[in-house]
Amino acid sequence: MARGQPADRRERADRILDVTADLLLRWGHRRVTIDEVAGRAGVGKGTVYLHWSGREQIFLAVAAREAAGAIDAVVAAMRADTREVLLHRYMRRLFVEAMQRPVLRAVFTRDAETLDRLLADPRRRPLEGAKLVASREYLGLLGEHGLLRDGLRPEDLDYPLPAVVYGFFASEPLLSHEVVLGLEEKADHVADTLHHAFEPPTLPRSVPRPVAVKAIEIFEQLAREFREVTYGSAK
Amino acid sequence: MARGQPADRRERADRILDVTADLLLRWGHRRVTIDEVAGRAGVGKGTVYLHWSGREQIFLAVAAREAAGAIDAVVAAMRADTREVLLHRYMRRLFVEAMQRPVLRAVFTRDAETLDRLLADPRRRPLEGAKLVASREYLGLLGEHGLLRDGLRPEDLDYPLPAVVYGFFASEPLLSHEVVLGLEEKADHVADTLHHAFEPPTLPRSVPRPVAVKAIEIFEQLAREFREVTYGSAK
DNA sequence: ACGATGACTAGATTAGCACTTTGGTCATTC
DNA sequence: GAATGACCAAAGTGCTAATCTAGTCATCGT
Repeated sequence: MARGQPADRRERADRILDVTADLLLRWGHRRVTIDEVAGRAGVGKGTVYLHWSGREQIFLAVAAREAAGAIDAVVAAMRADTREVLLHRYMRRLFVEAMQRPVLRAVFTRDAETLDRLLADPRRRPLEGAKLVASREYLGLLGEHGLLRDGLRPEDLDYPLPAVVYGFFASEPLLSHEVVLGLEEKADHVADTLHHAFEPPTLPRSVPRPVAVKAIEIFEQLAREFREVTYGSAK
Repeated sequence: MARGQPADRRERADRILDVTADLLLRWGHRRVTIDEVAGRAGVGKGTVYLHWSGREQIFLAVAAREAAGAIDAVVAAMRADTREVLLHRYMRRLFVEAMQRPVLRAVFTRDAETLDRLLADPRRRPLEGAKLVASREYLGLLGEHGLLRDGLRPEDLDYPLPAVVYGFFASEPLLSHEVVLGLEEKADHVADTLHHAFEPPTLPRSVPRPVAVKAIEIFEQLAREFREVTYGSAK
């Protein structure tokens, strides 16, 4: 049945992604078939291919949608409090937001059972560290306004920042059962560690509005890119 | 042929471990058979089982031997310069030493191709972060002598320290090809990050001999434990 | 006229089975 | 009594047939 309402398309895409995310988490990457997804989403299999060009792309879209959502939360927080653009605050919130989203969490903790291929795919990179953790523009902005330690240049963070952040994410499944910390406590450690490692000892009481606005623009652009991956029409 | 010379046993164990390490790196975990190892080491298969109780234990012994060697290097450095017991210096050296030892490197970077099972084995834990990175005694010693930041208690490092260190090790295979750093440069980042994250801004010009001696004892004990795993007789 | 569909096909995956390899043991040897 | 390698159960491998699934596209319904 053809309807073609312009906004229905987005709604349908979301329905398909909802189903995919659900099955992905319950059954794992390998057991999810397009037929099953299409059936549960109430559409024909061919319809799925009207949205994405292949199986991989669908899983990627699920992850990208969650990433966009996480960035939305980051942006909202930055709007509410300009200090949220500070490196340690940003990463703290990203950590919390990412860990609360099952698929993103699986991506970051490298849960092979549920994500398998997605982790091996080179196109996964845009999801991971690179952009999210160390966007050059964002770090440049911090540097320009004295929000990085010493004369620490943004590019000096290229290696250590993603390494440290990755450490907090990926060490999750390895945590000794003696260490039982809640998400917020872990996030505090992330913030504390990053603050001391990469920021000046004393930070300004508040971040100038224009700086925050610039940061927000950077992350909104990033969210837009993720949504393109999410809903970008098939080939 | 029975000889039973007391020291021959150790020599034979090393010969077997040498062969195992070689094959492990060249063929990967899966293709290495006990028969092949025994043959190349010039002993009967049964003899291998006089040293270790099973296949897994042999691979574990290979890794444990390298770990002991790395700790030896750490201890030697501490003897030569007491400042080497400082957290950032210790982890810097451990990073370098571990990365230079192929099997240890594979353990830390989670190279599944060559180590596979070893990584899934719960008994792998003693090899990993836990003991090497955050020995309670060592951290306690640092705390007692004001070598940890602020009023940072040793147990406060239980979570973030291994996470950060793990990050530097495990992010290795993910490094963007744009970031090309030598081992020493990476190690400098490790040291710099850990210094700022967990140590006081200004560190003493030298570490008192007795403190260094105590630290050395701790690491010598650790090396001893690794050697027990390495050469400990079969069940 | 065109978005939506599901029957269809090629290629991948799995099941079943004979055959081979290998971890681990232990009676025998030196 | 330390060292060995023939031995056995169990796991693994290769092969074929049968099944399943990603992706396509002619057809359908509106």
